[in-house]
Amino acid sequence: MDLRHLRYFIAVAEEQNIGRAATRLHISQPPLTRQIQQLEEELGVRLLNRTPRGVELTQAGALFLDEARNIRAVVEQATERTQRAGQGKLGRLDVGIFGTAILDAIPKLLLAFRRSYPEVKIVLHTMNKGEQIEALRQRRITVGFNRMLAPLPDITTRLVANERLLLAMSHTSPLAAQESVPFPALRDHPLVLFPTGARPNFIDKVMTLCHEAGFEPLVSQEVSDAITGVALAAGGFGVCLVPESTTSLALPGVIYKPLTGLPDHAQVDLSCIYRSDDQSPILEAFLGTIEQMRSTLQSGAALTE
Amino acid sequence: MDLRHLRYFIAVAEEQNIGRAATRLHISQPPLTRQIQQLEEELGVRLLNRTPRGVELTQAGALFLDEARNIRAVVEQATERTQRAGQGKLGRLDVGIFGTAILDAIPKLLLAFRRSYPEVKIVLHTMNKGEQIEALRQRRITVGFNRMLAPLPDITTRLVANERLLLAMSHTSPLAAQESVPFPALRDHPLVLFPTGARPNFIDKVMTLCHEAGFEPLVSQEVSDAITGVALAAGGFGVCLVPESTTSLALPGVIYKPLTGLPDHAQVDLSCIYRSDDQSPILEAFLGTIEQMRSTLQSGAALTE
DNA sequence: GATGATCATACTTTAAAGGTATTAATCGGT
DNA sequence: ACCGATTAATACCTTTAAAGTATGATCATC
Repeated sequence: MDLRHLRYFIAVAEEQNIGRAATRLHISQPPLTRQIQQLEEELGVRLLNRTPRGVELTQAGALFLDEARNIRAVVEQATERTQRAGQGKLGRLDVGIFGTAILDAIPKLLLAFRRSYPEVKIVLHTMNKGEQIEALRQRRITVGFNRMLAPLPDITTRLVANERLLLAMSHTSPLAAQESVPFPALRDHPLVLFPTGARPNFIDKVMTLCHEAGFEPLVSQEVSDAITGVALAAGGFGVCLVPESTTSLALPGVIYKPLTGLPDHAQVDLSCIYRSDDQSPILEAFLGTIEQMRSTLQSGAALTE
Repeated sequence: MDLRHLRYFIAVAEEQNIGRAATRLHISQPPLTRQIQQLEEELGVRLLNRTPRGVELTQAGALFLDEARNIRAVVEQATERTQRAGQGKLGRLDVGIFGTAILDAIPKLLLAFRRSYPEVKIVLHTMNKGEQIEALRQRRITVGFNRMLAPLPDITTRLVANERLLLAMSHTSPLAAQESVPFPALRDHPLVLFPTGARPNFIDKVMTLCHEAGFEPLVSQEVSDAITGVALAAGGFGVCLVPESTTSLALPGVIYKPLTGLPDHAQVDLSCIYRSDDQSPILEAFLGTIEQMRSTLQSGAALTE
């Protein structure tokens, strides 16, 4: 049996007349007669009673007509859904994010994407840099978000946002009186550094900046993540360099100050990563959304709302 | 798109390999490749990613696989239901019955049919003889039940049961003392006759029997149906000839007596009628059930349970 | 870099759907 | 009661499309 048989049978049943149905189907009458006979033979069921002025459905034929219309509808819906999936409008997007950096830019981006593609289910997975790479390769996620990524041949990196560095400290810190802090002034202050994850990491970056400014930092403590770092800074362990978006973390007793005298490359990136050979339309759609959000997500803008 | 495309796609998706799927489908690999390409082209959607060691589903492909399996199941179910309908096992049987004669034999028959064909919905329509003929011609019913039918060219009649005649009377009637009543004795007793419907009817039959026995009956009253006739007999209007199954009507004060001295053709028939050109499998099935019940439904047996 | 596996392409064969002409059956109208 | 119109069925031919065979292109693995 074939969808053609169903289409033909529906026409015949609706016209109650094989000749008219043939006209409607843009074929001639004899092949239609044969197709219907074939259908009946294959089912082993008499679907039509032939009369001198047309045909009429048997009881089985009437039931089959219902079934045929239902099948037609199911097929149409399947086609339509598949096409939407093929256009990236329907499906699922697994996103790898890392704990504390998922502030500001990423929610904005995901919200914009969800507005444009409401039928794509976004599934978030919290994982660190190495886990994201691994998950991308195993197709467990389609995109990841991270900072300071070393280039890899099979993973494409795309900058989403750049953020300035700020200094987090306790409100009792001697630096708290100033409106802004010149970077070289940090030479005399113990630093809380994070994260202690896979290299290259933010600690490496801070160390490099200090060396470029001509001093060896006083390392008070190295911790695993931003929350811990800011918490220790608030507790007076030292000052802590953080990306601007971290200011969303309003821990009690902590204040943030801008830094002066930093080079341009002192900004810290937030990047999106995905498999270089991934051609899925949902990824295309997501990258398109990033492109549209480009200006909104760049440095500074991240704090405007 | 074609059911073949779906079958092929399911095989390819399950094997993750076009060559193996082709083997499973008993075709060679190139036409399978082409059919899949055709399917993708028609949908406008990439369903598979080709790799050097086979194929893997895209997200749209995975969705389409689900849809395809669903369509396959729907088609299978439609086929199966249609076939059952074609065998008379699924569907509906509209039956015309007439009020008071629907005693004993017809319920037994319908119960037996329902046991054999539980998925056929039996719909009962109460209508008299003329209405049944009309309804048969208009296909509003498939079978009717009635008595004393004149033969018609487009309607086939089939005897279902024969019943003896009994005499209904008040327990105060002078005939009530006897164990049985010789038919000619009715010459001296007023008769209640029924029904006053389309000819030929039961009244005609009783008149004929009386004439054959050599007397003109004393007609006390003609009424429209058996219940009324038996009720009048119970009230002393006279005696009333009834088919044996009417004894199911146990009205207060009424007693039934057998008759002697009646010819064989004095039995009254219960017949099933249907359109002579009706070939519906459900009708076939119903007639088959009547055939099986033949012995059970014949005269006498109607009162044994 | 050779080998084996896999999908894609080119070309031929085969099967099946579609077309034309005609027949058979039935109904309505004269 | 016959004739024409209408309808489905059949016979035969044409065209389309699916399946087969042979071969090429690509990539992973040893």
